[in-house]
Amino acid sequence: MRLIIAECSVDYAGRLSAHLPRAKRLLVMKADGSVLVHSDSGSYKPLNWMNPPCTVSVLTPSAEQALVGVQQVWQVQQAKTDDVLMISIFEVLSDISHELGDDPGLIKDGVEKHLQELLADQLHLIEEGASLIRREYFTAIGPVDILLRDANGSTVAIELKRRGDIDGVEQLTRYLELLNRDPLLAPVRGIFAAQEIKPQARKLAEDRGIECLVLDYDAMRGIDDGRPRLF
Amino acid sequence: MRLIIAECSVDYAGRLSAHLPRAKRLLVMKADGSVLVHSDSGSYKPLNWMNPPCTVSVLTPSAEQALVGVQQVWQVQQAKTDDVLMISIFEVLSDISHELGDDPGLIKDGVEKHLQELLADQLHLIEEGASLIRREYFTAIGPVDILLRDANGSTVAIELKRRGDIDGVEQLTRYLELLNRDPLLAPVRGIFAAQEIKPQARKLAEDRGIECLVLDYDAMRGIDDGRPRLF
DNA sequence: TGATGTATCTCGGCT
DNA sequence: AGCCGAGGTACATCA
Repeated sequence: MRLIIAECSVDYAGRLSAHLPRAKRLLVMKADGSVLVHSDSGSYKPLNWMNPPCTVSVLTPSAEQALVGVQQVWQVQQAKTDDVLMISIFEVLSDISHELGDDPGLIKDGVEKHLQELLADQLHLIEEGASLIRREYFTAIGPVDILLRDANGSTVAIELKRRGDIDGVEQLTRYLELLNRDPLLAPVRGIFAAQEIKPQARKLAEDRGIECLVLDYDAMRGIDDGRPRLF
Repeated sequence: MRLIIAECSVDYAGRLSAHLPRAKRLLVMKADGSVLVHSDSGSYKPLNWMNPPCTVSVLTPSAEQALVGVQQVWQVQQAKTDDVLMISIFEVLSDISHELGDDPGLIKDGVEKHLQELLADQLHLIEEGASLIRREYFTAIGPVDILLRDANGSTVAIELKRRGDIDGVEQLTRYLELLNRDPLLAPVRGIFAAQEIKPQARKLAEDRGIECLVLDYDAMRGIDDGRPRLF
C-alpha cells in the first residue's frame, strides 16, 4: 500500500464524467492496483476512485500541463471497462509505502436473516394461535419468508423486510397470487412485516388487503437472548 | 488528516456487530473526526469505519488486553447514535499527519436528471408531434418522469432509467394504472425509455403494451451541446 | 457466472 | 429535518 499526500486535480471518465479541481488530497494505491482519492472530510466514500483490476501508468505532462505546474500525470486504466482516472499531480507532500499482507477479513453478526429467525420463534407477535408451516417456503418464483397457519387453520404468508418498501409489497403480492392457486393452501392472506414501513408501501398493501406489521428488532432480540447489545 | 499503519484488531457495535482479527491495516482519521480502517485490497469501501460526527478517546488497555500485547485502545464513539468502534493497537508502524484544508468538491456530469432534461427537449426522439405536459408529473405514488400529449391528443407517460430493469416497468405500470383512473388524462399509454433495456424488462413491458425506447445518451448530448465527451 | 436482495449503504434533491 | 430515488452503488448469496 502506497500513501501519497499531494496537491492534485483529478478527472474521471466512465459511466459519468467527473472533475476534481486542484487541492491537497490523500491518494491511496492498494496492492491490487486500486486507487482511492480522499479529502479530509466526508464519510467513507472517496471523492474518486478506480476499482481493481486496473493499471497505473505515469505519464510526462503535456507542455500545457507543465506550464500550469503539473509534475506528473497518473493514468489509472480499468482493465475490463474503458473507465479511466487521470490524476494530475502538482506537488507531492508525502509518499510512503508499506506491505500489509492479506487481511483475515470481517466477521459480521446480527443481520436480516436473524430477524426472520427471531420472528419465526415469536409467532405470537403476529397473532395468537399461529403455528409455523416453515421458513423459506419455496415457490417457483422464490422463497416466501415465513408461511404459517393461523388459529382458524387458514394459511398466512409473511414477507419480511428491514425497510418496508413498495417492492416488498409487489413481491408478497406475487407470492399470494401463486399460493392461492394451490388448493391445499388457499385461501392465503398476506402480512407485510418490517422494522419500518414506508407510507406508499403501506397504502399499496392496504389497497390489496395485505396487513402491515411493524417490528421492533431490539425488543425481539431482547426477548430472545435477554441481554442488551454490548461487546 | 492522520494516517496510521498499524497492527490492530477492530470491533464495531451499532446496527450490527462486527470484528476484525489482528492484522496490519491503514487507519485514516479525518479532520471531521471520522475514521476509516482499510486493508490492502478490496474496493473503496473500508473494512470498518465511523461516520462523523464522532469523538476518539485513547484508553489504556485492560490488564487482559495488555497481556496479549495491546498497546493502545482507541474508542471511536458516534455523537448521535450509540455506535462505537474499538480499535486495539498492537504496534504502530507509521504515523503521519497533514493539513489538507477544505476540498472544492466533485463536479459531476452525465447523470439521470440530465437525461430527463435532454429527452424533454428532444421529444421528436419519442415521436413526431408530441408536446410536453410536464417533467416530474406528481402523483400519489410518486413522480412520473415525463408526461406528454401525442399528435392525436392522447396522453403518454414516460419512465426513464439509465438501465432499464424490471423494477422500472413495474413502476411505470403502477403510474399508468393510476393515471388511467383520471378521466382528464385517460387513455394513457406508457413508454419505457433507457440507455439499455434488459431482455426481461423488455418482455414484461411488451406483454403489458408498454413501448420500449433505447436512448443514445452521447448522441442526445451531442445534439444538445455539440461536443463529444473528452477531457 | 449471472441474477437477486441487502447495506453501519452514501449522496443529492426536495418537501 | 425527513423522505425518496439513484449510484461509477458494493457486497453476499444463490440458482
